Amino acid sequence: MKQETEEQQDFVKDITKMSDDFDRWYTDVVRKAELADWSGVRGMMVVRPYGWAMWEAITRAFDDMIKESGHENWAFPLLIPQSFLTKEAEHIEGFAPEVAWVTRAGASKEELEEPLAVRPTSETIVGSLIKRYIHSHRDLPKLTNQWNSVVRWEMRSRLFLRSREFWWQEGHTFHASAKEAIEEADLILGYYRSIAEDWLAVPVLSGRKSPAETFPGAVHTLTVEGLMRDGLALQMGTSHYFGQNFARAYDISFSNKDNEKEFCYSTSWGISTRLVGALVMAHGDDSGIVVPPKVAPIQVIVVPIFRDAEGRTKVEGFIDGWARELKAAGIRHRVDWRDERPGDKYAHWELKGVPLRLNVGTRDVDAGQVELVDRLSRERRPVPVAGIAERLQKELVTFQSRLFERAHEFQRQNTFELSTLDEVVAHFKERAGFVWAPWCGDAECEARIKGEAGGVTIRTIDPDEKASGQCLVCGKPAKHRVSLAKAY
RNA sequence: CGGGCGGUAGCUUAGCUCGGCAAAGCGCCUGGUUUGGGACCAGGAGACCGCGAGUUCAAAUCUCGCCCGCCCGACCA
Repeated sequence: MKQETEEQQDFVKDITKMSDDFDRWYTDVVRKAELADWSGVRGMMVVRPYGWAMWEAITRAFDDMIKESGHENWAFPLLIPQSFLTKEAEHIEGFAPEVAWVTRAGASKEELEEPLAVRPTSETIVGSLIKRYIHSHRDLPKLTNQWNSVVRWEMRSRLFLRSREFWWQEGHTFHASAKEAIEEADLILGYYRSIAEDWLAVPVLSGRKSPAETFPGAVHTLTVEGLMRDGLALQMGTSHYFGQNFARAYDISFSNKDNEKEFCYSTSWGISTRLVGALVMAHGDDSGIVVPPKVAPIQVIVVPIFRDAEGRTKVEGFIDGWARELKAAGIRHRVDWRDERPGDKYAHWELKGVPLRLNVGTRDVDAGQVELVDRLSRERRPVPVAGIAERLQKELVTFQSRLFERAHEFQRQNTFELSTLDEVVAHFKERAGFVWAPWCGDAECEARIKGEAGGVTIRTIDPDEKASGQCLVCGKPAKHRVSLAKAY
């Protein structure tokens, strides 16, 4: 292990070591791997093509999932009249501190009659507008989604994880019964778990949030929480059940089968570009990032190796012979013909986290093979070119599951079971990770955890609700088993 | 938003204390030699020293304001 670290150190230039300073490491790799940058406007980021391509892969996967279950994409306005925003008291109270306002417009910068909020989330505008389209139980459910960006005036920002503008999808659905809306929120949470685990190879804890952590205006909030390599938790997606709270505030009603007016039951849910940050922090190492094959813009990088023009022609002809097979097989690959030395290219593509690399030199041509190197083990394995596309497809599948397994093992090794607040406080002084503990359900006890354990919060309530023992704070009988962590 | 630190070439920084021709490494361009784990030689381009004001014969350097970033805190679902 130590040896490996020293070896890696030799490979790396320009990025802070993860073990030296995780935060700097993160910023370094996000910028050096060309994922994103700050823009010069406070808290606003520019997402570069390599980072955006990962987000696009996520959007395609999720869009397919929701279309399959009958959801439709809409586009609602960016600006929300103040009067729309303020109807649901709890909701506006929760978001008021981070809303940006448009108060002037036009050539003369005239003051607007009514200030317009730049959407921090769209429950209020969707609610205000959707009622036009809902009259009867036959119009339900109304399953809407939109892909957009929102603005939240954050005081402290971090690339991908917390920026003043971020890109996401926000789903808003309206149902004729509580049961159906609750099922909808559960369904989406399952999709989010799949995006995190099956696509990003990040194992997650999922479950309800405590009341203190529940979305403003929601009856309950569901979450998926991943563990980053510094031991901090990251919320990777949330799905909210609103009951009739929003429908009542925005008068979203329908005539039921008995011709009685009834308020809708609604949900909302979102995942964002934060997920790109999640995969960086969950899989990266001192050499750079590691991109899960399923979302990798480049899955296989080919590095040709030759000495002279003759060698180049030979290698090029050889690669042309099977590169089309990769394309036909849908493998996202690229041949790096840049005029650099092989070692430089190895380091470059490792920094960018490309899962598989093929080294192809003249002696490989003679042997009818390539040298396969994966980003996790760095072992070199000769692979015959006959049947190479199939072989690489299998390797990508294996890589994806190895990456998940590695993250899962990390999660296991950083998950603990404790029973008292003293233990929890002591634990988080020394290390991080997830800690399971029994909790009585009292908000006062929850606040004491946060206060005394240095910002540790309840991340999830165990969905199995297998509570036993006494509350870690007050000692009363526990109602819930909860996961605790420091979080981003 | 409070406290602390910083901003000099694409990147990382030196120079600032004590005002006096703006430097280095990496990267970039050209040519040559190279090429199986971050090459070497030679030449070259690239900076209103974050922005604005002030002090001064003279400001990267001193003073003030603003902008941007980093760390800590509050906030953040």
